[in-house]
Amino acid sequence: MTTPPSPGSESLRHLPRQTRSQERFNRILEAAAQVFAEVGYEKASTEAIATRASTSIGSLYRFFPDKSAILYALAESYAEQLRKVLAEAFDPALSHLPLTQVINEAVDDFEQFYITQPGYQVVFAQTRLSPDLQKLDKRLDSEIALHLEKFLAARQSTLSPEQIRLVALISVETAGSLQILSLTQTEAFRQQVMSETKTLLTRYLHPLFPDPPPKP
Amino acid sequence: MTTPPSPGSESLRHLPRQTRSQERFNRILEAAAQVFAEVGYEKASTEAIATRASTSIGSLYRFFPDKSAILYALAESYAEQLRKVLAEAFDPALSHLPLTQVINEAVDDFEQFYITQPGYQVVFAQTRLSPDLQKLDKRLDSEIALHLEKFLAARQSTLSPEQIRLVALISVETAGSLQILSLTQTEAFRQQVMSETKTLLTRYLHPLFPDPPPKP
DNA sequence: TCACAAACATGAGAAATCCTCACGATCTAA
DNA sequence: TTAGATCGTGAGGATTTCTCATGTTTGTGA
Repeated sequence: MTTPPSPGSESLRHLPRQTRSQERFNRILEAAAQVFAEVGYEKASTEAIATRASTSIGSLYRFFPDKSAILYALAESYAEQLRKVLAEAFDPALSHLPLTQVINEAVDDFEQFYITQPGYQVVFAQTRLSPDLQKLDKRLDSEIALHLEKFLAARQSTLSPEQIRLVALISVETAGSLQILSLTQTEAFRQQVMSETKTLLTRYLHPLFPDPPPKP
Repeated sequence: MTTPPSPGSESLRHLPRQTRSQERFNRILEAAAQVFAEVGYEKASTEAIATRASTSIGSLYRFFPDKSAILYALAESYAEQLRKVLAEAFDPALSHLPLTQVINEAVDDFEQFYITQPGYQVVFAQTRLSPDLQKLDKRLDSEIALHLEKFLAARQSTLSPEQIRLVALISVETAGSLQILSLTQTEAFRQQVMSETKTLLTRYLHPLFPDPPPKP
């Protein structure tokens, strides 16, 4: 949210150079996250976002070429955070731990991120809005899968690198969709689904990546 | 597509009574499916849909209270078809077959539906557009899960009915999301993902629902 | 067959929304 | 301090969703 605009981004019309407009830019992003979370992407008017950010519609369009670019910038920010969280969870240095334990903790971290970032759900619910957003989402999944891949590769396995890559991608995708499912109902339901997610992933992965023997 | 408007639908402004307007209604739905598939929901203008259906914008709004109601009506039609397909795949009369076989065939049927109905992907990509659509999607998943539930319950298992329900829902959700993943890249990738989906589901379900002994 | 009412079809235009741009304000470097 | 670059503004142009007054078509009872 308070992340400065990433230099390589193609989605911004104009990078703010003065600190004044840097702050304005951040205010717009924060306001957009709020308004999107409150009324959804479709019903969030650019006027409302600008007003919430205490600025004018013209300033908003100074930074963003169109409405969907605001969503994209938000998505980039969330993606970066989530990538960091799961890179730690799948640190290959942890590969001596039991697989179940690592899975459980990764799923918990994932869940925690979803819960603490209310805007994330809205942004990624709109994933299929534009090809750009689709690509961003796909890239995020694939990057998370890459971390899992490296973690899994650090274990002895008969699988080829390509097979490991596929298995990692499937695991990430599955965990993600079950995460979303878990948020649709009551708290009790959520806990059941998360617990079942861990079971499912363990049953899927364990036959392929047996736990290493305890250190001598 | 050629389905008559379901009598219980809340999303229609006006049910057509004369056959003339019945046909017009169907033409609008077909046109909408085409235009949505071509340019996506957002960029599909109601004007373009009406023109494609060889009618006027007024006629369109005679039937549908707003643009999203068209999407909803389409979604209802697809949901009905998909429900039917999977009800057959999980016919409890098949519960004497090996679990793997039934899973494989259900996944194949699911895939076939996705591939043969180009509009389906677009419609359900917009699932989070409105609360109504979200509910419809959730209900569909839950109904498919109910079929699977009945199928699984016909096998001996130590699980409680509630546990079976949860397991069924998780399975359906997982298969659905992996289905979508499978369609994002090449044909070879799709086949790998579908094959892995079957493996994952089998590993998850088999410990809970062992195959029945062969008939004496 | 004809007259009448109910159902239906139409498209101009109201309302809402996205986005532009000309102008004025502010900042920075020399 | 001042010239030039950067920035902020909001009226209004362009587009899209949706309404409704008006005219047309259809079914029915005499």
